Amino acid sequence: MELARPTPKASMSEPLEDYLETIYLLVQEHGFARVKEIAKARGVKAATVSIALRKLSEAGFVNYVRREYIGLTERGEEAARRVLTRHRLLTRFFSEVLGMSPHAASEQACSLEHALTDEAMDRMVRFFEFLGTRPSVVAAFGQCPTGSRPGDVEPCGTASPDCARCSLAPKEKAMSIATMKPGQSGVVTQITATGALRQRLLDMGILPETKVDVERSGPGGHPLWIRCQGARLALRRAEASSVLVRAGA
Amino acid sequence: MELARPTPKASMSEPLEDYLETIYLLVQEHGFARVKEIAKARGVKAATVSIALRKLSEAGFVNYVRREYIGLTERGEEAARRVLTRHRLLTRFFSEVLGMSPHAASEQACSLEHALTDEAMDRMVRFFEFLGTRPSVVAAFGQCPTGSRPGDVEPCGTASPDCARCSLAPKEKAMSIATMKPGQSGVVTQITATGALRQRLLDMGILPETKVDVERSGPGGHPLWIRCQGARLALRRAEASSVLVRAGA
DNA sequence: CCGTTCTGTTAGAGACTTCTAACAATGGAG
DNA sequence: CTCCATTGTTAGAAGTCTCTAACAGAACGG
Repeated sequence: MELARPTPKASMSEPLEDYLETIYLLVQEHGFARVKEIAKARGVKAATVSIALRKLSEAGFVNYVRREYIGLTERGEEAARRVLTRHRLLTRFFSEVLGMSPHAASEQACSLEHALTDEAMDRMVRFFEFLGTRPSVVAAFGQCPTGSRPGDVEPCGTASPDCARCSLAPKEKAMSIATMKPGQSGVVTQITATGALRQRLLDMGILPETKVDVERSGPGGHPLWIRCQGARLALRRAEASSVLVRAGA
Repeated sequence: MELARPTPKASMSEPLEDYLETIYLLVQEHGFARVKEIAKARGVKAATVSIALRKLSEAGFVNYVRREYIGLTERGEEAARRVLTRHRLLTRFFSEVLGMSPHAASEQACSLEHALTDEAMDRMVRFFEFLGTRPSVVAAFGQCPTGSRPGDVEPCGTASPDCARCSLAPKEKAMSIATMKPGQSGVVTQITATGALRQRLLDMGILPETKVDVERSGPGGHPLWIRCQGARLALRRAEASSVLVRAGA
């Protein structure tokens, strides 16, 4: 597998974009921004902000007279809005679609906002437009009659077909890796494990729609050896039985 | 609006993670990795790789004897797989769900993979599991009878209810910002513009489900002033008429 | 008016990644 | 075996962002 590397782009550095974003929000909130507040909002020292402001000012993003109030230029506002819009879009994706808490969603968005390309953003917006015409989709993945959050882990037990967790409840005849024989292969459909166990399986590369081949099936407590994405992995029985598969290529 | 900043994490730097990922793939492909190949794959000079290898070796991620073949330790493999899995998951999201080309999706994934939290990844996987049980959803957003790609811009004209672009075609009675009177407000449902015009509107913060207030409606060629997300924006008529809204809070 | 306190700036340093240029080791070809 | 080409390493420098420590300017109370 070749990794496609991002083509280098001549734009602003991430920290500087963060300063613009912060200033934009402070100005919106208080009408002005001050070094101390920017520092507090970004979690850095005032000295660092001072230096950043000089750079932003030289680059024409900030109107900045030493020791006076700080404002954004036209260009600065545009750049800030650009980043902030990405922030909001990503936040909404992680909270409204995936069901993360607003705070966690915003943190996650903060880490990703600088790198979201125009195209990806365009298509995400289109996806939101689409979901707007299909409210049942988000509802199905998301709200459950019990009121628990989208993507939550435990089945809610209402057995509603509108509830993702119910419709995701393992089918009676679902096969897990644990029941596969050496030489067999399957395609992952669901990982039923939760918590650290789930995370471990995911980190190993066991994702929905990936192919797994069983190489050696240890009896009893022995580990099960599988191949997945070209890697050879050892699974314990508890892990293996939480990976559901369907027969497949 | 408060921006939630990511809590600082004590893990590896992004460039070092990239080296691990690259080495992992090279080892999988050729059975070994060499400085020159790593440098080529990452687009840096050999000298830089040499220094990175020393660090990775000291940190216990790489088995590395000067001028000998390079391999990953157990820890190194785990870390590499962790990143690579995120890469693959994000790539699939951007290509399979949003319809980007595999190459663009992989590039985008590369920029985001290091910052995806465990929780977000967990929920994205859950979302994939869910979509696996609802193939019609992705199909509806994605494949169209004409075979054009998901998220594509032009309506395909088949008027199939299974085609997102058809079902997204502006309803007869859809209202655009351009027809709103000063004082009215609405909630954005769709941006019909394409290309640079669309990108401009998005970057200004005009996203689906955001509220817009019309402040001054210029006659004829004059700009229309709106408020959106706390910002005061001027739209030309062509821009305004491509933002569809529904009456709303 | 003077001193204290708050705010912002500068200087100097460290961590990180990358580069170029020069050097060292390895491996074949003759 | 020797020479040359390839491959990898080191030294030195630049650019980024950050910090601490020391300083300067402003504001306010007494």
